Amino acid sequence: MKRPFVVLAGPTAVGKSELSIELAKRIGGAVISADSIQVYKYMDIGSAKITKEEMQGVDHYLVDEFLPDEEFHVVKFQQYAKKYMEEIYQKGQIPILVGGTGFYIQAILKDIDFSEQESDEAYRHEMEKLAAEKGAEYLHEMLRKVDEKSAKEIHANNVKRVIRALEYYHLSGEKISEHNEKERQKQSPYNFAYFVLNDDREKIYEKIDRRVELMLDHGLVDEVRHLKEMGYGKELVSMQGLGYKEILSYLDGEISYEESVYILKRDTRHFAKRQLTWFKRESDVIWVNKPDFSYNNGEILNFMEEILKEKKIIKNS
RNA sequence: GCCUGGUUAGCUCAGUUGGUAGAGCAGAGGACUGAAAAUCCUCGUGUCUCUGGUUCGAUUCCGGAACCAGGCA
Repeated sequence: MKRPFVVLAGPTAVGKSELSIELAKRIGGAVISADSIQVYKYMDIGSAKITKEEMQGVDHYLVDEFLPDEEFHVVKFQQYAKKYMEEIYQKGQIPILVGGTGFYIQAILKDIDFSEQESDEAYRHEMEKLAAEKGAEYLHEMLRKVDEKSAKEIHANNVKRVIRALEYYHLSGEKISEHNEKERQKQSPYNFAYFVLNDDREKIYEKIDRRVELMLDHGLVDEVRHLKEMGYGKELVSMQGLGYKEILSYLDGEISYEESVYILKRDTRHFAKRQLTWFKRESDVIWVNKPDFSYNNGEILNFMEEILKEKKIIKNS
């Protein structure tokens, strides 16, 4: 019997956190955050991290757990999330994966296999240097020689991904395209429901603009300044997060305050769009459009509960 | 009131030696398997302000009007 598992995803600022608390309380769940920035300590305002009070006693995992300069990525996310899921099952609760990082969600849902090899920092740096010196095409050509399928699928300009494909081959002697092919066919080991909360595009964009203003009112600039004073700079993955890299550019005098705010809003909108593109592509997604429920969370929860019962993820009582 | 410059895509602007036009941004769509809030790809028809004239043909040249800047009174 597959174990029960709930996913609540959606673009930034639709209202996932709020809904997740009510859902968790209704079904006896605990929340695991699928968010690549909320995992970091000291990054509260910019990541729109849920507060202790807002949690209302619902257990949360992978929120506020790592330092901004600690390494964090899908693989680590997967390891931790799986560990926490065990704990949650032990307590007799249902894990609810909540967040907007589709890649992280997929890693758990499909239990993608990342474990085969370590990463090789030195090789990666070497490739980055090569790309900088000889150009993206050169690297892409290298990839074509060892893994033609990947070369076809990955655009030459997408250096990051070209390097990863090369690295994979370098480490394992196998083609990443073949590995991906295999993983893609996997079935989920869970009895799951994958909800994607959505709203009219216009509404989402308005909410994003408003939320950025709110973050600024709540002291985003001070938060970033503080991080900077602690020695966390833009070379960190964590500081590439929305709200951090833009304000950092402002603090470093590269752009004006107005510019940084404009860029932050704009890039957050772009981000929301990318998230939606990801979810659209995922199979087995249950779309929950807020306008269809007149923006009433109670109705949304009833709907979700119905589905969870149908799928026998929760008991029919 | 006079002089000068401007009026072209949602915005900022380029351009057409007269044959109805194109960039950046915005916006839209897509990809994504160890940086994913990252990274990358694709998509441009709009009364060329209005109105007379010249012309086979005007957004482009000429006249007039309106509006917006700046300057002089």
